[in-house]
Amino acid sequence: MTTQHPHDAQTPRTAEAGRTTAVDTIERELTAFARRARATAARLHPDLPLVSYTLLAHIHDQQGCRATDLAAHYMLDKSTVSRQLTTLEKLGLVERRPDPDDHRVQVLHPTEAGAATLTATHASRHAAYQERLADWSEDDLTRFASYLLRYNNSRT
Amino acid sequence: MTTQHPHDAQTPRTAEAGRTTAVDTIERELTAFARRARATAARLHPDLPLVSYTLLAHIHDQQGCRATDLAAHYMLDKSTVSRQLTTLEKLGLVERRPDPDDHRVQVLHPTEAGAATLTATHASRHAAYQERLADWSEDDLTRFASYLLRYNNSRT
DNA sequence: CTTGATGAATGTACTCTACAACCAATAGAG
DNA sequence: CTCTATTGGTTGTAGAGTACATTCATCAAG
Repeated sequence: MTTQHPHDAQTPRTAEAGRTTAVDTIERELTAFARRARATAARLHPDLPLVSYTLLAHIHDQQGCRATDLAAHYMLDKSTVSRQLTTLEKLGLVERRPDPDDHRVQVLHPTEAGAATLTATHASRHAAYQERLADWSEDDLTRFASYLLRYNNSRT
Repeated sequence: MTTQHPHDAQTPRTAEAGRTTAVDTIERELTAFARRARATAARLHPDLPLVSYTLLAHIHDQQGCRATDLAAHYMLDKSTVSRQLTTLEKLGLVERRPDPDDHRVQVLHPTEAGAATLTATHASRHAAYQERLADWSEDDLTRFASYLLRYNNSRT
């Protein structure tokens, strides 16, 4: 059902059809993945919701970041981030420290518990991914990773 | 950022490190994609929510499927599907027909309007993906598509 | 005809999200 | 320095999407 001659550049119509098929597949599979992601994440770590986990991870990586940075990076509304942070703070996973240079700003840091939770959650997530990708060759893993990077970075 | 310690042959550490890096990237990028998917979908077609679109598409492809089939396929609760179908029916996009052979069952079919909406939405989605992937070679598209298929099909 | 399984709907509650309105602090223009 | 616009953040409100538990109707089998 797919074209079998990827290197034959003589027929642009065939090439277009090939592109269309591939793009359709990418579209369908990415959509399917997105649909299932939340359920999968909930199964992997019922304790820490997906978004909270993600924000906590970012706070850990970019120690001292601000709520606005998180909102910009994840394309979320300020209010959403604010509430997520409230949750994380209530759980004792994140600290909001006032910035001495700018009293509007809250500098975010993971607490001890936050770092520990993050480590545990990341380990379990990583294990799940490892298992799922166990029979992939390293070359395939590397290529898949680079495609995903390229795709995500092509965001306008 | 890659490990600089080429271990001696005693342990398979080097190969493992490569795998770990790649798997980490895949994990991170897929997570990032999942988080943004909803917002992106909303931007692409504000009229038809992502989930409804997906269900409608499945109903169209598998004409005559039942709510239970949808729930199983998308790992959703029956109640969720039921409510989504209620929405789709209210919008006039889906018909629930009683099954003469089993009066518990409702057989699902897209309406004319449903099929039309689906066509339009699919076209706009496809165009968005085409644009975003415009500078990818066909080979890369094909490989990316096959990786996604492989990944999604490895679901346990 | 009971009993248990199955397809679906409903009650309830929670997460995630956006938009709008608001407050507090800063930065510039005069 | 004062007034205003901007920026960082919170809160009120609302809505989508989801799950779990319960209930209802129907079917299948003893």
